[in-house]
Amino acid sequence: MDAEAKLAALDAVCTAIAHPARRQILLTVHLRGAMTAGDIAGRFAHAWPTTTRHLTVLVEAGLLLTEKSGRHRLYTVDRARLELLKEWLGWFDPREAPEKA
Amino acid sequence: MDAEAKLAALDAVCTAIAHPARRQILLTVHLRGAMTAGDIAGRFAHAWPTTTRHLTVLVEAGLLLTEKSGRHRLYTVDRARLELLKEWLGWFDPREAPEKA
DNA sequence: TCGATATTTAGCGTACACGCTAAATATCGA
DNA sequence: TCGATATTTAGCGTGTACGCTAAATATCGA
Repeated sequence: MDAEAKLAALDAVCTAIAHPARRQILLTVHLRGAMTAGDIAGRFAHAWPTTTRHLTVLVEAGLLLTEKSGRHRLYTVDRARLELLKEWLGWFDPREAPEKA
Repeated sequence: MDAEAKLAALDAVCTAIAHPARRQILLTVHLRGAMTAGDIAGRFAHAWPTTTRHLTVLVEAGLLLTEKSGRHRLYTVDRARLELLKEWLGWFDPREAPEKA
C-alpha cells in the first residue's frame, strides 16, 4: 500500500468511526466474534436499512469483513485496519515516529 | 471523568479527526510546537474563516489548547486527549482490555 | 414450486458540515 | 487617538450523512 492509498484508507477509517453507532457496531462484532447482519441490526435501535448502511460504510472502510453464507451474511472485524489509526496516533508519541506512515 | 463524559469526549475527538484538514492541522501544530492561528491558516489552502472553524472544532474536542497572547492566539496540541482514542482502540487488542474505559 | 426468512435497494426529508465573502472585534504601534 | 494587524463572527449556498418506510432481491424449507 503506497502512501497515497494509505492516506485514503486512513480517511475512510476515520470517517467510519466518526459515528457512534458504527463504533458500537464495530466493538460489538469484535467482542462477540462473528455476527450476522440480523444479529447486529437486532441489537441496535435503528431501523434495519439504517444499520445496513452503517455496515456498508464499515465494510468499505475495510473495518468489517463480510462473508455470505446462505441467507445470512456474516460480519467480522478486521483489526488490521485499525492499525492505520494506531500508526497515525504514533505521530503524536514523544520522540518516536511510526515506521513509514 | 465519569463514563458518560468519557463517551462524549471520545465522540468529540472522533468527530474532530474525521476531517482531513483537521488531522493535518493537528499534526502540523504538534510537529511545529505552538502556532498562531495565522501561521496555521497561512499554511492551509482554505480561507481563514474556514480554518478558524476547524480550529474551534479541535479546541472544543479538547485536542487543541489555546492561549491568547496580545493580538495573537497560540495553539498547542493536548496529546492527553488522544489517549481517549488509544484507549478505545485498546478494546480491539487481543485478550487485553483498557483499565476502565 | 411457494411461502417464509434474511438482507438490501430505492427513495424521501431534514439537519448539519463545510466552503465561501463580507463585516465585526480586539489589540498593538506610532 | 488612529490606522494597521490578527482573528473571529455573521450569513449564505450546496452537498451529503443519516434517519425513516416501502419495495425488491435472494435463499432456504416444505
